[in-house]
Amino acid sequence: MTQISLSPSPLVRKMEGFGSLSEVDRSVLENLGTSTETVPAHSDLVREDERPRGILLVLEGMAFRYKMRANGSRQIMAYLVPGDMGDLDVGLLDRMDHGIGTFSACKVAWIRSDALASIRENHPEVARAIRMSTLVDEATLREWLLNVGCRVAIERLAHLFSELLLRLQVVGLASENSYTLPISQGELADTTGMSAVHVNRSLMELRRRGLIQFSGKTLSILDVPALKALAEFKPNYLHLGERRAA
Amino acid sequence: MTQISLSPSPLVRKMEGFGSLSEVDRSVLENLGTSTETVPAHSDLVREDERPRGILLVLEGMAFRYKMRANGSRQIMAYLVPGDMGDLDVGLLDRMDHGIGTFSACKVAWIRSDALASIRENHPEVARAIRMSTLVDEATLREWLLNVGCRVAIERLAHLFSELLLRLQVVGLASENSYTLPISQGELADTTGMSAVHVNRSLMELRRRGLIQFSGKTLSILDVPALKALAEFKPNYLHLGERRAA
DNA sequence: CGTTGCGTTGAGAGGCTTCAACCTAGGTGG
DNA sequence: CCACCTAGGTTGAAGCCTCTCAACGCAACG
Repeated sequence: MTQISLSPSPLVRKMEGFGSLSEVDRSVLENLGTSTETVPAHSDLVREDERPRGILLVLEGMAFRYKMRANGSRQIMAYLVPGDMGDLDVGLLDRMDHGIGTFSACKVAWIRSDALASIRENHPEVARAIRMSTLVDEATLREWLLNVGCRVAIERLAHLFSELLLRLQVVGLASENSYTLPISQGELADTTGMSAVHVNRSLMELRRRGLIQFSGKTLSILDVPALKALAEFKPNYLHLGERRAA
Repeated sequence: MTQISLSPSPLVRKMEGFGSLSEVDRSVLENLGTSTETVPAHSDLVREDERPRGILLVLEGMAFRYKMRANGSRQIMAYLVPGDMGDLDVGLLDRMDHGIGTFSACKVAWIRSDALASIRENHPEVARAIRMSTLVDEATLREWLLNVGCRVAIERLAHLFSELLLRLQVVGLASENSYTLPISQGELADTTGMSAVHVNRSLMELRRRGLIQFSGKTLSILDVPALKALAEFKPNYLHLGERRAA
């Protein structure tokens, strides 16, 4: 029995940006998130050095990939928002080389690799969209490296906020200029390669300039064009709405 | 006519680390690099915003992925050494979101996507190894993000040098403790997110500590364990010699 | 009502950057 | 064959961005 919801799930919304899907395609995607699991905030979905257990799909909440150093410092290397998946081929690996943790409580599904194999065979358009989203994940990682390597503190935050605005809009979780960001300043620090104190000061500078408002867990961008300009945000790497001619 | 060389190519050496290949498998890989092209140093193999032209395979020389900022600063996001390939599914994209340039003169091949499709069908073990090497590329990118986000200058360089030692040893291009590194200090700066001046000072500090010798284009690591310790180098993300039980 | 996590603020220190000059080596042209 | 030229390496000095340490306030929670 295929499940068809009236409002499409984040996964479907995202994948539809990467190709035109049939009704069947959409229901295939909806059913990937059938057997779910709910995980509290600030817990580990996957630990480093563990054996991979399947392909993660985030349905609700916000999670992140990370790595720890021996001295206790942490680098967050990706945000996983609803509709985002882990690596398709992660089963090929013996051990995880990084962990995945939750910012907020998350509803997730573990996709079995035979389910994916069946998609590859029977639903090529879905498989194509999934491969494309993997490319985007990698491109995002490259952009994050540029962010930490080339931009100063205030620009890093501006870029992160601009990227999340777009990504969350795609899956229907952001309004025109605001979204829920269940993340502490310390976590922003581990994301952007700076100290928590300096994140605080940079956030205040963004507020002082009238660019954002960030109280509680809601981020409102008061001047979207200005924030994007400050970040020098060029969204091409997200490859939104691209449908290759060939 | 399949070509079988006595000493395996870097590509074969690398892929053999990811699974046991048959004689046929090896010759399939060797033949991927059949129609080659030679490109001078300091030129572009691929430019940002260009349409992708195929899957790049580096046979000789050293290349890099990069992105530019409007102010002229550059972030290098990956090194491509012999045996490294570009993204398999890059053909799905409309436009490149980054460029690829050469450090030194390079011999490269452009793999057509139908050649890969044929591999996927007829040589599953090869396809598996290639997918695994893609996973490693992504893991390396994550490690680079940690490098720039968490480590201080001298550690960043130590980590980069340690990683390259291992990667070049795998493809038979490094001795136990040295290899050819055709890279200027300015390029190291764009790699590690620091200024060229500070790269210079950090290199001198590494020399002063008796850890490296870097004259001309040859890098010699005088104390490999010490350099790895300084970098806190944990090579698990390269997934060398892993062969998944299943 | 104490505890705890998180945001805020101050002060001092240090890593890194920028600007600038100088040097060396390798390549080019006269 | 040598003068010139250019790219890259080296060095000094000044300053700023960011870090660390530390204290304090506040709200949520048991």
